[in-house]
Amino acid sequence: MARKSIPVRRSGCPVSAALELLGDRWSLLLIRDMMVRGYRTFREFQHSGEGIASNILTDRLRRLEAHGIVTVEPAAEDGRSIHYRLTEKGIALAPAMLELLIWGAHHEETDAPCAVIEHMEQNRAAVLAETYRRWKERDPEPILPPFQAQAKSKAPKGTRRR
Amino acid sequence: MARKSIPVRRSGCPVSAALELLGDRWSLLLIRDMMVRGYRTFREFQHSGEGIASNILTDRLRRLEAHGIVTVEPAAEDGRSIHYRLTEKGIALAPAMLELLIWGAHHEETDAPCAVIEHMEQNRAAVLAETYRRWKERDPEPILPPFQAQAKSKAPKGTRRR
DNA sequence: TTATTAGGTTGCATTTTGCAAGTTATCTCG
DNA sequence: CGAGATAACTTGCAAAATGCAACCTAATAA
Repeated sequence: MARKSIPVRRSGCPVSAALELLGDRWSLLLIRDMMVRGYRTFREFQHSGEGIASNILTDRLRRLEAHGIVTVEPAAEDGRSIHYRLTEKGIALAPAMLELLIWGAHHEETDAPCAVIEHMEQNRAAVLAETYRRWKERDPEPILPPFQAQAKSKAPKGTRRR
Repeated sequence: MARKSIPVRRSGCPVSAALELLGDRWSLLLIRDMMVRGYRTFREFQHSGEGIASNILTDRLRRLEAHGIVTVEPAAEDGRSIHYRLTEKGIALAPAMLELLIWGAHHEETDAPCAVIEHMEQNRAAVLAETYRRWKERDPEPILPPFQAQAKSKAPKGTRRR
């Protein structure tokens, strides 16, 4: 399951390069969790609504770490826990994330309230500045709540207790 | 290989919704080809540098069509050929694509010239307007050339003639 | 009319994902 | 202090997605 070495680059295109790191169903979701929800622990990611399996979660966190998008440090207050945090490179994905969010809200059916989306569209710079500020100050306050979804999401997969 | 039906939505989050359509290694690359390079045919996608297999290409084009991101029409000038084209929903991904491109250029090693990237960063609106104009007028002139890559790319996979 | 080209399909091997259960090292509470 | 909980994994196995090479059909070109 572990990622071996650096796979070959497919082309010199920046979009292609970005997709080699982020082009799967989970990576950007984890980045979203850290960026807009202030999540930091394995547990939080696991329960964040879409139901990622724990082995995949481990793999993705390692991979993001290997690519310098995430850093890992033991939690000060609990020796069992580990804090994952975006690096500068990771938080720099905020503009792309914001555009993706706006696109999704416009073109797919989601639980995002129109008013919220509209506000973000009209205040892109301010939203990004606030996102960056929270990252910098390690302020875990979510930019956005998890849009309803939480309520009707199924239990997370990949770890059932006996 | 064919996509059966609409899979269940994982959550009400717009980012999640977007990633359900685009969260794989190829879809956004095809969209890039159509959006910034003006590619329209199966062949062009197949030779676009990253080496997608023909069965996967078929699958992804169908999938994008099923999600209303791409339309399909027979080419007027050649009965064998088919033109794939972004829909309004598809071209609306331009801002996200641009941000991803800028991020990739800054944070990964690519063949994109700094000057070009810098220009795009400082003229986002103009670049987007031009992208949209070309789409609307069906102007196939590429916004950006394929950044070197073409030269050293391997031959496409998945179709070898006897 | 024969060869070539566009856009596929098919079969099979490899890789990646998903699922459930097990493991280890901390905590927390009585 | 000892008996659970908890956090973060790991493991084994099955299922799905991907990659590869070859083959196919319709339309065009020489």
